[in-house]
Amino acid sequence: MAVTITDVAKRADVGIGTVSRVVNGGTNVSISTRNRVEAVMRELGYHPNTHARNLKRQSVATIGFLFMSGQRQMSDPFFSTLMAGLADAAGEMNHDLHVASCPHAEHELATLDRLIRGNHVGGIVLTDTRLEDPRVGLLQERAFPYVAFGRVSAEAEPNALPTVDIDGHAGVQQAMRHLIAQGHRRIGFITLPVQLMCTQDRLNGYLSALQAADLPLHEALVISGGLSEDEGRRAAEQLMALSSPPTAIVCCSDVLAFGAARAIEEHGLSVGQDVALVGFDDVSLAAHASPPLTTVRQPIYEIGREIVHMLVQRMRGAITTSKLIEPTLIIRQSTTQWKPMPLL
Amino acid sequence: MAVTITDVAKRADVGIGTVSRVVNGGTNVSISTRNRVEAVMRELGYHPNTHARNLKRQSVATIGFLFMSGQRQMSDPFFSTLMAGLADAAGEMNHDLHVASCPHAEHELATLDRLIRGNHVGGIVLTDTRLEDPRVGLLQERAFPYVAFGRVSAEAEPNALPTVDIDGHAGVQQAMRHLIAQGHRRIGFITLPVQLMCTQDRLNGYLSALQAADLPLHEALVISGGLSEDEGRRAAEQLMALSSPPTAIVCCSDVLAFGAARAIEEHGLSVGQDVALVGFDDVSLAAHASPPLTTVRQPIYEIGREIVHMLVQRMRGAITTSKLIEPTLIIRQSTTQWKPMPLL
DNA sequence: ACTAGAATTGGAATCGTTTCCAATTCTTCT
DNA sequence: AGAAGAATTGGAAACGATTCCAATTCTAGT
Repeated sequence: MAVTITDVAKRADVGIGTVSRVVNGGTNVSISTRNRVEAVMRELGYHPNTHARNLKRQSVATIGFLFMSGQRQMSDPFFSTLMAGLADAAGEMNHDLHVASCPHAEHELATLDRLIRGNHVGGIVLTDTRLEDPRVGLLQERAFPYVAFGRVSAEAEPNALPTVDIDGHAGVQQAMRHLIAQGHRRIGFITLPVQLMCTQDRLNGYLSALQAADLPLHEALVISGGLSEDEGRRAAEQLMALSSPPTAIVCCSDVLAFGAARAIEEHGLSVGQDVALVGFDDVSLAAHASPPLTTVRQPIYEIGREIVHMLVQRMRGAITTSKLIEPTLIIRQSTTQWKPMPLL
Repeated sequence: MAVTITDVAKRADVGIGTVSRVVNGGTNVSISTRNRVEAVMRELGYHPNTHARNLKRQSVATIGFLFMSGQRQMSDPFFSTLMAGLADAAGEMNHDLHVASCPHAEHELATLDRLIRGNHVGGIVLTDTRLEDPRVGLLQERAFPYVAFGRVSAEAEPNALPTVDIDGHAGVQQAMRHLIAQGHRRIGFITLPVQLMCTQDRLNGYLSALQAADLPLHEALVISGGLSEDEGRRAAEQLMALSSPPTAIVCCSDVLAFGAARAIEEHGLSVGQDVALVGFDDVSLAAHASPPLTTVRQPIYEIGREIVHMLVQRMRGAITTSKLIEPTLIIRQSTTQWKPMPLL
């Protein structure tokens, strides 16, 4: 049915080895032969059969992306943007992108194992790394190429680890400095799930910003949130219910911030004027919320691309160093219209 | 290195054919042999090599999802939800999900061709079908299994086409009836890009709702929008700038509605009280916007699952009938607090 | 003109399955 | 007990590429 390498060889009156050489870079083939073979390939519409190639080569140009459909709120715009970056870069590098979901966390290792053992993928992209992440453990142990978005528990030389990460510490610090400069003194903090690596990192940013400004840490102002709008809302409600609620809130994601905004308004207060609000991510909706949301921008699409570049290098056996990306604080109206309320 | 079928056969003291039979359903194998082979497989940790299998079988258990990274706003939450549905269902059916992006529309046919010819995938999922969609043309012509989310230009028996679609006509009608019941008479309509099939469908819903209520059609109230918040905002601005602006706006997506909300507020008006607003999709943020957005809910996750089920059937050679899903109007505050403004 | 070495070429062996046919073993019936 | 038929079983051939080695052709140096 389909055109095979033998068809091309016959038609061009050469051996199959020669065709193969032409297909794979054309080394050691005379220029005239190469031209003839290429013409025939075009004429016949030849495409090498991936499976035969993979079987022989014992390798795959496919990148696996482990996607927790249950875990992170599926509709977080963060994800599709990351995916777009991954998919585009993979395509450019002639690699396939294979998305594997695990609806339940307990399947994640089994899914990972299947991907690797069945030779489905030649490298893996991980996100939302956790403390003592078992996935990382498995990949390290098998010495399988992977790149994680988010740092992994540091052993050995942290620089040599295959990670791309945002400097969440610096990002939150920037946000805090901005708020403190506006006169805020009681600043709430809503985290992502505590077991995520990035939560720790961002929390540390919060703590060191307080310290740098000589502000006391009130434990009640730090609420451990989650991934969804609902959790942001619940967390902000908890903050607003305090006897002396914060005048500003920093959230570890935009989605949390959207939820928090809702809670603030339900308390009859105005986001921006009564309570300043900062998100993290800069998803496209942040600029279009009302008021537009001040947020710490991660260049998510570019990060996706960077991850793929790094992973492909690793799949080729190269050594790469970890990357730490500096986020940018995007200041919008949710933090620039604050009017300190008169004490009642 | 890896365990092969021969290793298993040797160890279990049977022929490779027998092992193969055990792996593929265990027909024509005595129960005792099957048990022995299965034990050995577990002991050795045997996983069949996908490439060898695909090569021999001349088929792939992989579903391709063609993803226009440039086209639809990448961060539309719609997408990740759909993907989650696709990925989960594919996993359950032991199929892989392969995401291929085409950053530019002109590459879409080439990408599609590569996927099919290179035997990367055994079936394809399409979204955002257009009038005279060239992708559909290619797939039909090659008789390649595919399922489209959204109807395709009808030829022959529309029922037999491989599509899953939302009844946008009915959805918009519901929204319109709801608005008209609230007393709205001038209702604006913001579309998705005009070449999309669903745009036509939803627009027809708008038109027939007007007709059913004996309301005149004002061309100026129908604005052709796009995919992003920005376009929603621009479209709504255009509506608000009319000499007699609408008192309610129906948008063809939630993302457009979020943009429109912004424009309404920038005009000094309040969403809900001054201008009623309706979206389409019910992305998770819709419930958490302020005010919460009335919207036509598509069960996106379930649709993703349904698409995969249908596609797998088609890949097995079965005939399927197209599915039309009824959307539900979710009424929230963006349409329930309207106070007709006194004429100035 | 001859030869050593380089450049080019052909094709057998191989990757790990599936599948089919022939061979063997087991049942069951007379 | 023997034969016919069914149920199991083994393994060669094939899928379509890559890769290596040996064979051939070319080049240049003497």
